[in-house]
Amino acid sequence: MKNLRLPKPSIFNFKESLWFLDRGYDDCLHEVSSTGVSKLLTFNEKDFLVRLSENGKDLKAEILLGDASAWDELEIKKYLINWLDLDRDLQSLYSRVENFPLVADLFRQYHGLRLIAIPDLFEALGWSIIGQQINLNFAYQLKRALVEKYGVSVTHKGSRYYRFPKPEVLTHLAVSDLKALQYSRQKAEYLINLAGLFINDQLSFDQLAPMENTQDIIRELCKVRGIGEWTANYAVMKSLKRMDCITYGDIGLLNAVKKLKGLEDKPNRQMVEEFFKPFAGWESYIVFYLWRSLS
DNA sequence: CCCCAGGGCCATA
DNA sequence: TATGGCCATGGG
Repeated sequence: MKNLRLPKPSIFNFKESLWFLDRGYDDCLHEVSSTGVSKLLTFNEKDFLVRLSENGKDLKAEILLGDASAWDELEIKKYLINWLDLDRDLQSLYSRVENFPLVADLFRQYHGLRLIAIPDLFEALGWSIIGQQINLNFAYQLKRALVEKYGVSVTHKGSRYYRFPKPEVLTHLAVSDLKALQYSRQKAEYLINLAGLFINDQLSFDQLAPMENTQDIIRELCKVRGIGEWTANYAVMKSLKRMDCITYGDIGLLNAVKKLKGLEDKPNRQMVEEFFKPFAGWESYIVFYLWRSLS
């Protein structure tokens, strides 16, 4: 078994990462304990089970399963840095929020929280389609059913670790297959259609990532059936790691702004735009901290 | 029984 | 362009 070392950046609290990964929801794609998180990763067709924990000034990534070459180790490190957003300089963001007391309070309260990514674009879009409209508990239930039936897994010390199903698998499903897992007809159609776009290379991370303007990417994604403004912004934030995403229409976001500002009702779109204006370029992080503030 | 959940599509006017 | 019904299910 090999250990990799990842230096902790400044303004970072690993406990906040763990908290967000384990907000009382039953996620099937990682396993959180009080000291670390385990996740199944795949590079070059090889599976690696990795456990990430703290080790003094560093983070330690233990490779519990899988024979990693030097090249694989590099990929694993890159993945983890991207996953927990460890290489972003948050100094200017933290300085900027100081001028806005309510938001500054959030950033003090959850100091060192970093945006947690869903690096794979198909997974990010799939998960956000699953989460549309329904409560989060049920959304996690739907994801688990899909992952356990159609995802790959490895077993380690009696526990199974899954990864999200590939579009190659989901594209061959019938709507009835997913309805059997309690998916609505629409969600089933959206997911199967989305998988088709990925295997036909009509949609991919590599096509979208080079695009400079985030709004162009959002516009492109919104052409896809089942992807609207919320889903597109969510996925672009979590996968492409753009920092200027606002998940308009997001019930969690609306409730968080309402709570933060002590409003009677949920804010309308204009109020949300106004709220985010001072934080241009960092909207995604503001959204993330607002989500954090919900429980 | 009602309404609402980290939405989006579609029909109607 | 704007509005309302619909989807599946669980919890309040």
